Amino acid sequence: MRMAEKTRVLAVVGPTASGKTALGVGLARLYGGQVISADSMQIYRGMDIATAKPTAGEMQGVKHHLLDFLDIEERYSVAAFVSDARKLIGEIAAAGGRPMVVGGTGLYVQALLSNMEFQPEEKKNEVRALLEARRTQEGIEALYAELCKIDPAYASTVHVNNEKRVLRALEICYTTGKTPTEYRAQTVASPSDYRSLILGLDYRDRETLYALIDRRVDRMLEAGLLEEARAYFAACPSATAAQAIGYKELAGYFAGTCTLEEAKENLKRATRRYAKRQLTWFKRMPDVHWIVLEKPDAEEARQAAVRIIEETGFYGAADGRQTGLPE
RNA sequence: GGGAGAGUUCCCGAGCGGCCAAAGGGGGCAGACUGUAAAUCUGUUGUCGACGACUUCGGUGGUUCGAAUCCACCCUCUCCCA
Repeated sequence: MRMAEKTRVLAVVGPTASGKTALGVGLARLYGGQVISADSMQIYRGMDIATAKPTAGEMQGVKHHLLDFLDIEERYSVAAFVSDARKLIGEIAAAGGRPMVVGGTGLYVQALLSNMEFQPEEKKNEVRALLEARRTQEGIEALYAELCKIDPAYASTVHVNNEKRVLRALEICYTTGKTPTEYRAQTVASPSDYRSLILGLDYRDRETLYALIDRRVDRMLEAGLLEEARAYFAACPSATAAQAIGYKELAGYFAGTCTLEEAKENLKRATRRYAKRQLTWFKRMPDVHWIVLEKPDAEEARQAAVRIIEETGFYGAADGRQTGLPE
């Protein structure tokens, strides 16, 4: 008998608007999968249009998880995601299903698949509040200097101007008693419980992707993005939700400082830049099998994915395709 | 018709004789990324056979050892008076 097999986790990554949702659904239907969304914004209720959250129609009956389950006021984090996703993967696999992680939040996917373990952090809120107060009083340079003393190796990888990173590094020191270097070594200490196959979706020419993004934004506006944005601003977005692309870019229009056309262009630009950052992330992520399309074509993408799955024997030789077919 | 002012590198915009391929911002491109990651940050951005060379600051011609910066004329635009 073989040793206990690692759970197989298929992942679909790629920049926004590249067609991840359709590919994920297509593969889930084919192989009997359930989708675990790895998207830091689609988790929120009420943020449907801006986040291009899959609709019931788009899901085609495939079960989706970690979508639409948090209020805008609530916060979320990688640690929470990894914990939630691990639980789901276990449940789905135990029930004989195939967990498929689909999403564009690179950090989430990587943390999950590389089996990062996040340590409990005591008094995190107090420490954070204190650090932020000190940032205002003493300036970021002083805090950075402090970090340099505590953990010069880690400090050398963080730029002074990157306040978030500097603060977080010190936060690690004061909540865990470990240096960031020690802390990080610990998070990836154990090998992953999963055997994963990562599919990356991209287009030969960047222009093609950008055109898709532009079109998507136009459709968002047509679908009522402005109304959704009003409701969003009326709520009290958490620090996490406040980062979403799709609302803040429209703020100028609501404030009357720019035209709707300008706001729309602003939104398109922000989305294009986001897509670039995603691409940068996924490109340096190891072991990604890239599916590079000439133009948007869900069928072609699916076939390419199937080819990769079969060639790698990820789901075993022949049984794969039968298991998941709906009756 | 008369008067005042402006034309700068992809855009806006500094520069007002050498330290200017030209500040700063925007945009573009590339990169980083372990608890807010759709965030945050960094680098780069005239051309080339590139620690040097070459071509740029509306056009042409001058002054000068040397000009984006000074002079002349021309072109375009803005504003004011008719």
